[in-house]
Amino acid sequence: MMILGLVRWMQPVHGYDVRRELLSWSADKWANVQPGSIYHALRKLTDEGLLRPVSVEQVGARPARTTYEVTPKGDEEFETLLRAQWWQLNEPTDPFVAAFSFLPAMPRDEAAAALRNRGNLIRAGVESMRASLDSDWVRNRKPVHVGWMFELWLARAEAEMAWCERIAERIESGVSYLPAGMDRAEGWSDRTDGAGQPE
Amino acid sequence: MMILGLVRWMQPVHGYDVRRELLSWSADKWANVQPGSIYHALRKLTDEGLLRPVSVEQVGARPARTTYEVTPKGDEEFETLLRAQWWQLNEPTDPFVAAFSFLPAMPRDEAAAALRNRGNLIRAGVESMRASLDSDWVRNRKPVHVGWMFELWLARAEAEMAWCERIAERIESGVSYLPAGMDRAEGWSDRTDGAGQPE
DNA sequence: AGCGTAATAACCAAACTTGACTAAGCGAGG
DNA sequence: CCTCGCTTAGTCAAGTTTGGTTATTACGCT
Repeated sequence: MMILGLVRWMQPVHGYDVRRELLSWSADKWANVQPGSIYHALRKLTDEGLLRPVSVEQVGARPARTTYEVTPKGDEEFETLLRAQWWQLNEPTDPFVAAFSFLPAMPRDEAAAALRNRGNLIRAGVESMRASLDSDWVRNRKPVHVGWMFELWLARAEAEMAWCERIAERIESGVSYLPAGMDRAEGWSDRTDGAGQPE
Repeated sequence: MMILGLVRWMQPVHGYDVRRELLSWSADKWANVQPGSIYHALRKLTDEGLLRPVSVEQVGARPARTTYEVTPKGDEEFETLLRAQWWQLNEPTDPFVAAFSFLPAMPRDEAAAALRNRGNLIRAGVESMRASLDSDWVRNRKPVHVGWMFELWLARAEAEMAWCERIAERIESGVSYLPAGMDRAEGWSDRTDGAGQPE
């Protein structure tokens, strides 16, 4: 729950403010927060006593907006949560890795092409990231550590691009997927050649 | 839904088999599948007509186990899903990045220490991964592409380790988090020195 | 032979996410 | 001056994930 952190940072805020801030960070991408989750999170945090509603304003006949602030308990909880993320290593699960584990189900040439394509997609992302890193807006108006986050992303991306190329070549080279000393005896066959869908 | 892929691979299977296979791959780690999700997924896939129950056996008075197989429609759907994952780039969201964005809320020395610690945790993971890569079991009994997945993991890990060290040094060096030309005027203060919890 | 512990096979309620939807004010263009 | 569309603020139902629980049988130890 990093919503708590945001609220803490912007002290008295209402839901829509949080939503806009997250959107402006395009945080729906790198955090796990879609607009719909925000209000639920705010209510839950309030129930747990980590947030406290401060006031309910109403402009005209629009929906009333509730403003929240963080309680001391919430402050403490946030420090705990933050530390948990900083000190523990929990890797996110990458859907591509799951898909890659089904490599033998893909024709070799398609697999290689897809990997090359993936490399290019990543490269494109890197370009646009670099561009926005060089832009004035980020350089002069955003905290420096935002740039550091980009660097992390960039380092990972470069590692992955190299991997894509490397593996694409290996796949094209036609090495068998099966371990040495094990003939094609189990599971679906190696779809090297134009075999139809196995069934 | 990569459950479908597994079922397709092991053809007629019942839920518990899938569960064991996933567990043996420690797939709860790199895929997005906890044991509890399996039965729900199987039922959902059946409702959608992608799977078909084949038989319901019962040994003694234990819970009946239902065996499934893949329908042609399921076959097709799997191919579609698989391609979607291979050709599209969708990056998982890393909770650490979210936490890192709150860097100014951490005392500098703790942040640096945590980063170094993170580097070491990753290094430890790399070691154990390398060890199991060199083991006979993986080298001779697992398809080659399992090793390739390890390589990807390894490349990412190395990139991240380097980043951790680099950033830890920068943090220790005491550079300001705020962009040039902007004094400490907004949000929580820079907790460089021994200030207590701001409140 | 008896008893405790582990394995087998599955279920379920609660929590969490998601993305579409409502409904009013504000501004700009015709 | 009117109306079309965008912004504001938040709701809601439907779908998913989680991880703890149940109930029976096999196994090992004394």
